[in-house]
Order: sequence, then C-alpha cells, then structure tokens
Amino acid sequence: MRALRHPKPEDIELTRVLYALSDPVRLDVVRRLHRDGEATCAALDCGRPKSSMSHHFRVLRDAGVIRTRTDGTAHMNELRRDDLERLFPGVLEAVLAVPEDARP
Amino acid sequence: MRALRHPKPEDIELTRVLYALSDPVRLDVVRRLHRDGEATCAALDCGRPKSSMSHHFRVLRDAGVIRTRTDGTAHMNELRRDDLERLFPGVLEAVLAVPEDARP
DNA sequence: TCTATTGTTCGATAAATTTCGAACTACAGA
DNA sequence: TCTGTAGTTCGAAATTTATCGAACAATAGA
Repeated sequence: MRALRHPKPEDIELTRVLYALSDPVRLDVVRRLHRDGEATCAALDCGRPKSSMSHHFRVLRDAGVIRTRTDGTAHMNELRRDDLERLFPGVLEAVLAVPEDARP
Repeated sequence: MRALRHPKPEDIELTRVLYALSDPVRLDVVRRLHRDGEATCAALDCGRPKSSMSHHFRVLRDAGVIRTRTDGTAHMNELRRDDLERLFPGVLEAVLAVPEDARP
C-alpha cells in the first residue's frame, strides 16, 4: 500500500478538522474510535462499500483527526487526541461529549 | 423582507453546526460576533459581495449558530450562545478559544 | 505459490456548495 | 413620493464532495 499521509501538527487546520467532523458517517467513526480506542477500517464500516469508507478515512486522516498505522494487511486507526488537544484544546472533547442520539 | 428562518433548539444538529463553522469566512464572522457581541451584515462583510455574504449568513442561521433580528433596514446578528451551550456544551467555546492565526 | 483478506486508487456520475451579478423587497429620510 | 441603504433571492457557472463498482497492491496463511 502507498504510504498514508499524516499532516504534521503545525499543518492541522481548525476549519479542516471541523469539516471532517461535520459528516454523520465520519462523526460516527470518530465516536467509535473514542469508545473503543482504536479499530480497523473493516470494524468501522458504516454499511457503505469499502471505497466509500476509504474516502472518509482519508478525509479524517488528511484533516489530522485520525492516525492510521499498518498492522499486517489491516489498517488500525486511532484518534490524534494528543495533537488535537494541544492545538485546539477542548474542541474534540466537547464534540465527543455530545450525546449520540441528539439528532440523526 | 421575507421572514428569516431560525431552527428551533430541538432541530439544531451538531454536524450542521460543525459544517457551518468549517468555512474560513463563516468562522471569521463567528469570531467577530464573539468579539463584538453583535453586528450588522454590512459590518461583517469579508470583502465579498453582499450576495455571497448573505449566503454565508444563511448557512450560519440555518445551522442555528446565529440569530438575526431586523432593526430598521439592517439585520443585526448575534451568536446563539445560549442554545448552543445548552445543546453542545463547550463546543462553541472551545472553537472560539482557538487563536485566530493558527492557520489560514 | 496460490488464495483470501484488507484497503486503496481510479473513473464516472450525481449531488451540494461557493461565488457573483442582477433584480427585487423593505424600510428610513428628505 | 422619490431616493438611498441594507439584505435577500434568483440564476448560472465553477468547484468540491459523496458514492459506488472495478481494478489494483500488500500481506498472511495454507
């Protein structure tokens, strides 16, 4: 697989992070990573085809929201809590604290 | 002028709020409203034509981020801090706390 | 080595968004 | 009433995004 690009902390932009979090599918992924700590792409599929999910993972990765490491043939994803908290204190925390059912 | 639609608190969605905040122009508007308390559309133009700004105000209004009241021929805008804080505690606060220059 | 399993990448299509000028509405004031 | 000011709405064009199937790449295991 081609190397997965992860932006350096200095290159993470707030508007981009907010955009990445503004999609229901991606927010769901982020919430599950928050709950489970980390998970493979397969474990996070939201009923969509792999290519669609791959797109969403890329948006999250490019925005700096998640970090993906290779583990065999699987890709293990986790939140970049450390970087995000340092750059935008409280933002991710507050978003994750919102009850999931608030609205579809 | 046609009545400006403001979603009821129960209809405000997190993903929509995040989306509204994910645009540089709109985030700038929100930051200025935070700093100045309230402002007319004219006072908030970001060098763009009125029709473009009007579009952004509508996105913010439809998402539930701002409230617009008519004051003569002017439209006075303010953040819906109360509603947002009750629905999504800390989200707006955290976003507004991020230094403006963080990144273009 | 052959075969699954995992994901990514490539097109292509459909749907949303952004942007802007022009036309229009509403109110205030001379 | 006539004029100016403040914003919205209407198209239309240009970007961007989302989605999905199909093809491809990489690793693990039999």
